[in-house]
Amino acid sequence: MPEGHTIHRLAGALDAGFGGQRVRVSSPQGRFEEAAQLERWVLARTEAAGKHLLITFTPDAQSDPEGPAARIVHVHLGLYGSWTFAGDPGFALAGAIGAPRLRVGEREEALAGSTRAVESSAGADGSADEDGAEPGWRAILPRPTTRLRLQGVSGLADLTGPTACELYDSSQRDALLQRLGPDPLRADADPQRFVDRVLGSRTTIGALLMNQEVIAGVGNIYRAEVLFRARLDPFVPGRELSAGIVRGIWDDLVPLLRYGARTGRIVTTQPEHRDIEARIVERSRGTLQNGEEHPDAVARERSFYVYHRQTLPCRICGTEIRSRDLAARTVFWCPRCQSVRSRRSPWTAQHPAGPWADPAGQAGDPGGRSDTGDAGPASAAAPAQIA
DNA sequence: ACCGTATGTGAAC
DNA sequence: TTCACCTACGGTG
Repeated sequence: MPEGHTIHRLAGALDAGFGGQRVRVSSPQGRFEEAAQLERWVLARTEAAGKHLLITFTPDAQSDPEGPAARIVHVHLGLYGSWTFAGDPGFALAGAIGAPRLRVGEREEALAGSTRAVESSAGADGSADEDGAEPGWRAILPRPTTRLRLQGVSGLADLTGPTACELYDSSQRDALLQRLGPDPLRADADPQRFVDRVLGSRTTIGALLMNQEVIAGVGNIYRAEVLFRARLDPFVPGRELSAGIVRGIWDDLVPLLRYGARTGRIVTTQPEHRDIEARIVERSRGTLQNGEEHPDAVARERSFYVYHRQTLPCRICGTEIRSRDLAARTVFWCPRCQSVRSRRSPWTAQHPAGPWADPAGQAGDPGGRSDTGDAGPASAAAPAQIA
């Protein structure tokens, strides 16, 4: 159940695992029959735009990914879609924190601990090339529901349950990018487009944040959480907000989403607002790198201020968190902290360098890519500064 | 076995 | 505003 951070993370994982490679492309389930057209094409690059994933294939390594021969697979995970990775140790998520994982998108579990990964009896299934090299991994059997399988020399990725998995041409890609609002995780994002849309709308800020034409990539968790961090009532119409408040929401989302893309999990609570135990790393499932925070360091139940915390006391004031339908989804908020009366400048305005800053060398725009690439565990090192 | 739920979207009413 | 859709999993019977 992904928001935009997951899709950027996936884009990085697919590029790391298959980028530049000739790959096997199939639809074990049969519901994406166009997969056959791409069999043994080259996965040129993967791009995330909001919650949309665009995987560009070319017939050979020399072809221009922007050229007319390129084909694009458009994937939207919807509520249920997920990718499952299997392959060499660290495959696709090499450089990620902790152990290699399965099931990016909906849930992640340790590769070694998976009991669902049925190994094929023929180890040669893992071979994607014809050079006779023995793969160091074994292909798992696809579930019957696997819509799309990508298989390279060092691993595979299975897609199940997507809302969309279809072939796009470049004009369809352009139309999609045109339709979407700015994505805080993309280098080409224009925050002013978001600010202008919000300030010009009578719709509530809580609904606007869920509208992908207003801002791309925010989902139900980030909506609730960023509004709490701004101490903003979800039901305030956009036009009643100041430009500074709206820009502050954007500026807060950037490091929050980057953190999510980098670690694979959403954490929005300030350390001082978590319970004391939360600062203790209960257990370690891998070697920490460069003193980086282990993703398990913040237990899920301490990661949010309001999401799914209805009836629980607010972490700040103790008032009972409320929930209510807004824009077809349930919004969660603290009626006291997020009342109009207590509205103030967002948290980032006071603390420009929060704990969500990327550790040095961990993330940044590797250049040449249209997305920020911070999802990419294997993305090039470049210091990413928070404005 | 069945039910409810889930970080989503878009078409139909 | 309601509904259908794509899937997996935990709880309940």
